[in-house]
Amino acid sequence: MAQAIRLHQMSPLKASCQQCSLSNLCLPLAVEENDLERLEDIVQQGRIFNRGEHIFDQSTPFRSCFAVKSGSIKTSIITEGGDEQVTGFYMPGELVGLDSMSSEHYACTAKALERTSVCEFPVDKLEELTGKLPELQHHMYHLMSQEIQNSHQLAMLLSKNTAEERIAALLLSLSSRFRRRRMSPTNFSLPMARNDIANFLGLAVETVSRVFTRFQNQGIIRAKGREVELLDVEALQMVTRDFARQGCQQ
Amino acid sequence: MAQAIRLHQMSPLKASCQQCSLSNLCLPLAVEENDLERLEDIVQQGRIFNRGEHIFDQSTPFRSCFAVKSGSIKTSIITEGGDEQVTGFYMPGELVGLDSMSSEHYACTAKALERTSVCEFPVDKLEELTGKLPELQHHMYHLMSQEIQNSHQLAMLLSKNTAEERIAALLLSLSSRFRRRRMSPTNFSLPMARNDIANFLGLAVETVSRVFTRFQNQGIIRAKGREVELLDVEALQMVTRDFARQGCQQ
DNA sequence: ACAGCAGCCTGATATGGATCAACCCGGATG
DNA sequence: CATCCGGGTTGATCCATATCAGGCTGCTGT
Repeated sequence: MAQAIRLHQMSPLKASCQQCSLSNLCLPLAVEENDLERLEDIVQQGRIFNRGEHIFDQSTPFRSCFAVKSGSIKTSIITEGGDEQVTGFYMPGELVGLDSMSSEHYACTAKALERTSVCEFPVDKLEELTGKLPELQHHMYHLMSQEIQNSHQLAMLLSKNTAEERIAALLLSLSSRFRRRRMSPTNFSLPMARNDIANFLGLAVETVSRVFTRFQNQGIIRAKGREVELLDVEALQMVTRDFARQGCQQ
Repeated sequence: MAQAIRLHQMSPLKASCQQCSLSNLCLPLAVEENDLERLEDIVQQGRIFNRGEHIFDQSTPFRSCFAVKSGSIKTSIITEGGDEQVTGFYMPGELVGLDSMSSEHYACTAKALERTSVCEFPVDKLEELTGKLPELQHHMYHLMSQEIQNSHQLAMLLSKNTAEERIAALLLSLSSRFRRRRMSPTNFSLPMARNDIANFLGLAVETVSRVFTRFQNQGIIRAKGREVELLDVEALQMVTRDFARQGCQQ
């Protein structure tokens, strides 16, 4: 019976959050073993996007949030003038679309940076479910709040920090997100182009390039194209903190 | 009976959201007439803070969100180094603390910019209630999402716009928030010091000062200390949009 | 009435990063 | 195999805004 229901309302791509290696990062994190099935019932799993394809853009009516399953996504706001501001990069286990929950249409454009698969959470069903599962509701608040904090952090970086500090901060953020996924935190390949980094951090591409080579010359990193190796994490942390130090040091 | 319960669990400051002039901006917006009472039951109303007093800071354990009832609040993140980054200004009807819902302690410090009264929403009770009132839950998601968007907007302003554009945008934002409260959108007094504006917009105080006088010389505004009059709103809008124009114009 | 001080304004100078211009590399394309 | 093209790097120059320095105004407390 339950079988039959699922079959007719869902695509053949029935989700199995239980077996997903990311369940400890993603929404399932919040729910009890026996409630997991209810989450699975509303999730549509396994849509694949090729590099450069849009998951949604600012003209798409807002219906769903998306969890990255593999690959990576860049979100950006495109102004009327065609100007772009990259607002975030999303890696496996992270949830995209939370900024749109107050709008008819998505508040940003989401683009796959590489071949990427996502799980789709229709918000009407999600809201219904969070109404029933307090843990899940709590987790949603948690995630959204986190998103606000991230964005404040970005604003801070943009308004107070030098080019070097911004890039160091980005590298460290990526590093810790790779670690979370049990991948090497010192040896990874950037999913995004220099251009996107520049845009995200409010810099010119040329500046990003220069800082990369400067860091390389100082022996802090090794970088060849998108391949990056963090040779001296401590030094990177110093860079990001130095600006904070000056304030109180004397 | 209901009376008795309320009496023992609440301070004498029983909220009356029904009579609040801000109920059409604040959380009550979301709930039905007959559910309003349940919201009132959890709200603690009428705490007053004098200019400069902290509503909370980053060492305060996170318990509650606060709605501004009168006055205004500035939130900022203070780094270990003592550096401050102003993350927002909150006026009557707006909710403070959403960025902290993922933390043990508040993610920022909230300070009254003038004599300010707030309504307090303990989050444990609030979450419980939103679990029962889908409309209220939806409204919470809405508010948090809005907060993310605002912050992205700020990031955009900080990374792409000139000093003039940033200040024009702030003035317009304040203007529309005064209008929402049915106050003059062209003739108001800034609740915050130049210093806070500068910090918020990632500028030096001197630059803010200069832009104010420049705008004044161009006949766009009239400003004397914190008293501001917007003489030419169109012109201000032009300033904020100009940068977007260039992108597509040719 | 006075000193002290915070907030604000103005001018002169310095600078980090944008901008402009050129070149290089590697992979796709015919 | 030659060509092309997007992405990345490097160098030279310029500019918006920070920074430094000084002065003004209007409180606040004595």
